[in-house]
Amino acid sequence: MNSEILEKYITSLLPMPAYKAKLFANQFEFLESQKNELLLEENKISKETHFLESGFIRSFTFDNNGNEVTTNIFSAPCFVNDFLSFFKQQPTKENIQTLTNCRLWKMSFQAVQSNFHSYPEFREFGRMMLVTNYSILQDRMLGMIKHTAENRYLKLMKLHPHIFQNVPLKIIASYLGITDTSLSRIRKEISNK
Amino acid sequence: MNSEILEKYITSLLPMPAYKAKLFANQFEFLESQKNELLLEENKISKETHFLESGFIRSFTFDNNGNEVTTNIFSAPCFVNDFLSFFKQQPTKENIQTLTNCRLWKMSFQAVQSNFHSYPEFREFGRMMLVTNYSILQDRMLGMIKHTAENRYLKLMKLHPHIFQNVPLKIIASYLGITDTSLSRIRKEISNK
DNA sequence: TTTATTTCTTGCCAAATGGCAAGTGTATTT
DNA sequence: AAATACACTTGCCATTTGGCAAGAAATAAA
Repeated sequence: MNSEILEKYITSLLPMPAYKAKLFANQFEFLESQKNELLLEENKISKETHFLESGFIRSFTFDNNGNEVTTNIFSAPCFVNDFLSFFKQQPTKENIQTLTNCRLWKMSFQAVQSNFHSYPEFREFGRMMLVTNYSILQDRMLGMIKHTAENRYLKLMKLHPHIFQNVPLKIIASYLGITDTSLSRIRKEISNK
Repeated sequence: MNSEILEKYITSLLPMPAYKAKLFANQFEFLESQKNELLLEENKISKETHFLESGFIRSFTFDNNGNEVTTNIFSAPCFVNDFLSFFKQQPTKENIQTLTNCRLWKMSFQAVQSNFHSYPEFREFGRMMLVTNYSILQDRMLGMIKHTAENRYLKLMKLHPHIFQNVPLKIIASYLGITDTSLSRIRKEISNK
């Protein structure tokens, strides 16, 4: 199995010699996942970290009326995790579900801990992954405060255009913090310009 | 200087023997800060991590019209950081400003790195701090998607009532993602019930 | 192909929130 | 005390977004 994409991703988070990135990448196990599989289920404990090589994944939970709320959309290449459940080994509040067929790499919690212990670069890489994801979430939060739904839509369109060919609009709408009805109108508005 | 609160906070993030928490706490340097001081300024690099023992702090940036946007409000006890700027040692996009007089503890980036290298527990503690803050931000994001402004207000009121005695409403409004005008109306609505 | 199922759009109206400006109140400074 | 700055509220109206239901379009299943 060719782990080149994973290696490149690791190096992009923390520059390191190619052999080292390969060493780390080789400790991940490859898996393929069909559309609509659950990688993590509410109330269970996240036992492994996932790297998404290709495909789309979302995390979701439910609001007080029992409606699904999409909390995140993951667009390859990236890591897909519930950090709280994984690092604290406690039950998650979210569901993580593939939206398309996916190519994935996983590593168990034990293996991660062991690598943290053995390799300073692996620790540093793990920290960079956390910091990067924190920063992405922060940007998204800032967008929620200072942009309209239309601007958030346009921004997502620009940053991750492929999502729109692979993810239903109702899921994208929920991720953007609006209803599918409103998203439909926003798209109409834009196409009228 | 008594670092008991810091020690307790460290232990709450990662259970450890008291002597170890004390060892780590002792490596922080105490400082007092007056109201309205800037701990970090846009485009500068965050050189130290801060623990807020008492007082209130906010982070803010500007929207496209040059208006301030409050991105976060920190209510003691907690850590106050721009993780991206601190851990990557790159220029920040935010300003961090005290809203009241504050009691603080700081540690330089070099000291943090050195402690990460020397103490597995310190690394673990650092990771827990990141994970915890990520999770808090995630909850806030979820709230933006699934709650109305009124519900977000009530939730903040319940979780951090002291903020309302110490932070101007216009700053709280911005943090909640609404205008001060709307917040004023929401408060009126609630008091009418 | 036909039938179901899901997704997306649209019309109607209600509710939530924003923009602006004026007015009131409350600190702070001089 | 007077003057100044800042924080908060309110009225008026515009804009954004939501809720519901019906229908159209696309997709999946039989």
